[in-house]
Amino acid sequence: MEEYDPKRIEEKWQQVWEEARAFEVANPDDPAAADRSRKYYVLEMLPYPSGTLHMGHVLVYTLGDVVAHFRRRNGWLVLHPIGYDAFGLPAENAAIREGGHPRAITERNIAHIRNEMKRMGWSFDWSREISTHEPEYYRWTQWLFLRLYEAGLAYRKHAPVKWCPKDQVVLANEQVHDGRCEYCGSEVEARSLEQWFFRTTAFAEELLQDMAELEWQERILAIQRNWIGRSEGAEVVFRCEELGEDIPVFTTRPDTLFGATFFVLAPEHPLVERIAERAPGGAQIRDYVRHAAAKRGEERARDEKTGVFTGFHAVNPVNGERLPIYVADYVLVEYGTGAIMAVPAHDERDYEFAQAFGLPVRPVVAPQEGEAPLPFTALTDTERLVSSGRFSGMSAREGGRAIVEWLAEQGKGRFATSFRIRDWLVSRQRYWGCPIPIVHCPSCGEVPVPDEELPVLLPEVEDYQPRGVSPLATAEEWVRAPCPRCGAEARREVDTMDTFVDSSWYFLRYCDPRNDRAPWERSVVDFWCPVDQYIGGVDHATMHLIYARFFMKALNNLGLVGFREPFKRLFSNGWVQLGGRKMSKSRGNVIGPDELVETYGADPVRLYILFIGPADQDMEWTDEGIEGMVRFVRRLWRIVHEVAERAPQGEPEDGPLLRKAHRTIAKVTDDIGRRQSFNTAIAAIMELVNELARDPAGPASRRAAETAVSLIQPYAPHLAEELWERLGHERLWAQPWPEADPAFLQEETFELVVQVNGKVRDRLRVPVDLPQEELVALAKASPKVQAHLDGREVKRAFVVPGRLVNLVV
RNA sequence: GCCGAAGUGGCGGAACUGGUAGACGCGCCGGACUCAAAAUCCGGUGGCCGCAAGGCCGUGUGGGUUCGACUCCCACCUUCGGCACCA
Repeated sequence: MEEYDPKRIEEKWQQVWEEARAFEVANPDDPAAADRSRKYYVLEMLPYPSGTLHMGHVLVYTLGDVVAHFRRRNGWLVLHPIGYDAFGLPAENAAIREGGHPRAITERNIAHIRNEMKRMGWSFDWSREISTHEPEYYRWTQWLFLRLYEAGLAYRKHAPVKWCPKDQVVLANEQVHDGRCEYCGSEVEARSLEQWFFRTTAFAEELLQDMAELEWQERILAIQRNWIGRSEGAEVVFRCEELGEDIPVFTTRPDTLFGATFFVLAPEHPLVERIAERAPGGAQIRDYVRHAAAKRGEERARDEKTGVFTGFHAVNPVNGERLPIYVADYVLVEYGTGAIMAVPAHDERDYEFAQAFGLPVRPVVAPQEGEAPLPFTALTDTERLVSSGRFSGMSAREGGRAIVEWLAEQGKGRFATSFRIRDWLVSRQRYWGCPIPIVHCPSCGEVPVPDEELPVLLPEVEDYQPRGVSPLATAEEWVRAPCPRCGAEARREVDTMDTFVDSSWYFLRYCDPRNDRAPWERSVVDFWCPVDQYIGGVDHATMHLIYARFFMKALNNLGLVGFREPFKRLFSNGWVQLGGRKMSKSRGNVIGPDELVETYGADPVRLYILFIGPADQDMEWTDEGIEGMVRFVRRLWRIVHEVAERAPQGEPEDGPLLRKAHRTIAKVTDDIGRRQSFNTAIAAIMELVNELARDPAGPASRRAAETAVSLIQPYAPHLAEELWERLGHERLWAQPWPEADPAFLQEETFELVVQVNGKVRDRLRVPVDLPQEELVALAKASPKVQAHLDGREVKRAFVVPGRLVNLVV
């Protein structure tokens, strides 16, 4: 018997699979009529082609591969594609750093990553490979942009945005974490710029509601729920007589309206400038606004309350009181209406401000009993309204509703819902992205590029250096274009799209990747989609996973797809750590698949990454661990060879080993298929191998070995294929998944646990088919039990068939 | 502060529907093979007491429900993640 040589067998089988096109899948001839009940779309988040793969990729794609193999062998038509999220800042920054074109760098990286993926033996359908930077792909990204534009879901506006001073680019809200740029970690600045947005807020309510039908881990749903941030309350109109304007405010606490003692506008509120024009203290107001604008969001939150009185007033519609209007930066322009009624008695921030400015505090909500310290913010079922006119005495909740209804009758208020989520800022002032297919005409304004002129190709430029204006602007000839509407000389939009636009629809393109007449054929996409099993990291919970959901809702409204949710089931994997910390280049604790495959082989790496622990939790990579896995693989190799040589052929005989084999089939099938417990499936196979090792030449050994090899195939496909061949068979990847025979699932005897008053006192080996009374009798007869009974009478006996007897005295 | 996830041996973890706590693996200890080492194989391995048989304790803490709780309920502590002057 030769040694286990991973390199040799892995190369051998990878070649066999490629020649056999083993994992390619054709679309049905008539997708609209095809049976969808046995199709399975398993997808892992596509990689960003930076230099090399990391262990996170190894985890994600191995997870997906196990699922893909498992489904295929269970008779499903499996779509398991791969591609590259190729546009984006890192490649562009690398081009600036090292010289060269971002395209060249990206394509070099793709070539490397493709090679690494092939060495891992993942069973992708390579015939459907795509990359988002290719004109054949981004042509359709542009086409989709135009459809959203026509539907009013893409628009341009002047708005306060987050700006990264280092990367010289605007960022989506989702890309700012703790006030820092997600790429470089610089603190972001606030700027007011004309930018392109997608109207994600149009679907805020639906994005929230439809989570009910998603089979996603609660932790991801919770993150999205927080991000969408729905609040119920009321919009109430305050009249400013000096301005002759109605100013609406949003509040979640209409029950506290009688306690309002002042009124606040955000510094960026559109009425502030008008007030400043007329107010005697206009200069001070402008001063304050300028001062607030210079502060970062974090400072605004951290600092003491500041503000300035305008001299103007707003009338409280519930009691006609004139409230002084302040401008203060603790009120945010982007949430609610950018204006608030301030109720210091029942809001901590208003209270702080009132203290600082010596404003009155008037409690209108009282606890059930006694007095509460101010500010009193509780709202349960027990608080009552006081000093609230005819609403006094009502419960605060009821009273709040009644007040809104009363205001609604007079047209001064209504029930309202507010969301935290903002429209998605999609334009970027950088080179390496999908050009926005719009032309700006001096007379026609924004004009979409006609479909037949797509793609708008990314022009060649000399210099990618970020300067705050897109490098595309320097491609003068490209920028100058005739207006598609009037023919006059016009200028192309020079910003590119956020790469998350590319990745919001890539899984649709996989279904119909070579279509050059449309982004996809709807019947084909409706056949494969939604994705049955999606796999990827938690870090995309508020970005990619929200954007893609938004896209499906928009595309469904446009009649382009027949569903509204892209990913039915989502598995969010944990982080792979080394030395107790997340692997990262800056920490220098990165190990990649290249060296590991070189040292140990792809199969042991695949096995170990899933064996470390539950794949949805963070895990710690250790060298000792992978070496243990190599030990197991070599052991399996040796034992199977011994079985192939010495074990008898023919029908296996019933016995403990055969029963163990069947129980293992049941366990592994359930672990992979239902429980998604990939680590315990491996442990179960190890148990079977341990038992087989005791008797490699027995009457059921051949069947046990075949079972172990067959079950481990999704994890270690090369090893399994090789051993399968040595057991005298072929094409394991296409063999049906083994089935557990219920007749063999039980042992003939089991260990009966005998408890006295819930404490284990004895264990007896008994036949499985004994009636309950006999089990109790046997239990009572045990000398150890007798000693513990101590002559006392057994009052009750609980029997769990096949497990235990508990005698209560 | 609000929302979510999680706390089990020396370590990673298992125990799925309330029924033997610690599967499987790492590490460690002992033995076999070897001139020796590595590799491999065999055995042991939660803590405490005991020569042993055996006993007691043990799943973050404190209570509760139950014949029986890692699992269910109540209160709390810790860690991690998300949101956060969001009205």
